[in-house]
Amino acid sequence: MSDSDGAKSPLRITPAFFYLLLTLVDGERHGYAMAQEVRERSEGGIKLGPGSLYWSLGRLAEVGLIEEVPGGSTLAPGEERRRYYQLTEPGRAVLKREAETLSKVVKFARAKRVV
Amino acid sequence: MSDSDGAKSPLRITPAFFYLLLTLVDGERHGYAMAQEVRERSEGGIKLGPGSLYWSLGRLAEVGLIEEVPGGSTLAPGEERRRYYQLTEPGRAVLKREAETLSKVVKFARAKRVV
DNA sequence: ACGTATTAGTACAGAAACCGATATACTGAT
DNA sequence: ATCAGTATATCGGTTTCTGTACTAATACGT
Repeated sequence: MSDSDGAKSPLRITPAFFYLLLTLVDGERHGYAMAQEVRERSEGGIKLGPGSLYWSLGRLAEVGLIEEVPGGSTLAPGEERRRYYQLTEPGRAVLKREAETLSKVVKFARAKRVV
Repeated sequence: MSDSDGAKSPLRITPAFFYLLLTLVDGERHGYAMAQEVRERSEGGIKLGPGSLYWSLGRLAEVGLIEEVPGGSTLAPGEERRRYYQLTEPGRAVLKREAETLSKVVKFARAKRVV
């Protein structure tokens, strides 16, 4: 019947989205740093320009998979323009489920000698 | 040296495209069957209605990642309206590259202990 | 002090991707 | 003969995503 997990997410989880979510499992981060980590960990495979990056963050926040961490006034002088994000519970759940699906897909791809 | 895999493609490999290509690793298949397999393999994450399905197939064929298998006249009476597709060499290369990207992201996910 | 690079984010236009509705036609079951 | 499922196709509109340009502050060398 209805969704077993609360997150109503008609959101196509592209590799870019997935990587972005993954950068938040260790804790909060700001957008620019997330993009850098994605670039490093994907070994150049995924490059997020500002357009894609901030639109993606907005979208992820909109569907409730991530949320902005409040506390702009407590930041050091040089950091107040940064916007920090963290995973929500639904975000963590979606991440886990998607990781499992992708894991199976990769396994399948290996079995078929695609990779 | 130009592209090693000829495909001149301003084509974003979305999850839908990837799953469609993946259904062809075993050999040829027709559109409707591909859509069903995509639905199963993505565990419901991706549902292709006719609009998305046939537009996607057209697009993939257009950029040369798949091609229609000729032989309409040799099909059994009930099957002649089906259109079969198979991977091209560039298509296989793209599939491989994309599978490698996914493989990396799964590896990253394991490193972060989400799966 | 000055110019440049890096950091960090915003705004926007336009292309690509996607979806639902609608249509056609054949097959098999009731 | 009617209905559900298979199979393909097109059209219109919406959403998604990317690139480019822009602002602005800090860091660094000279």
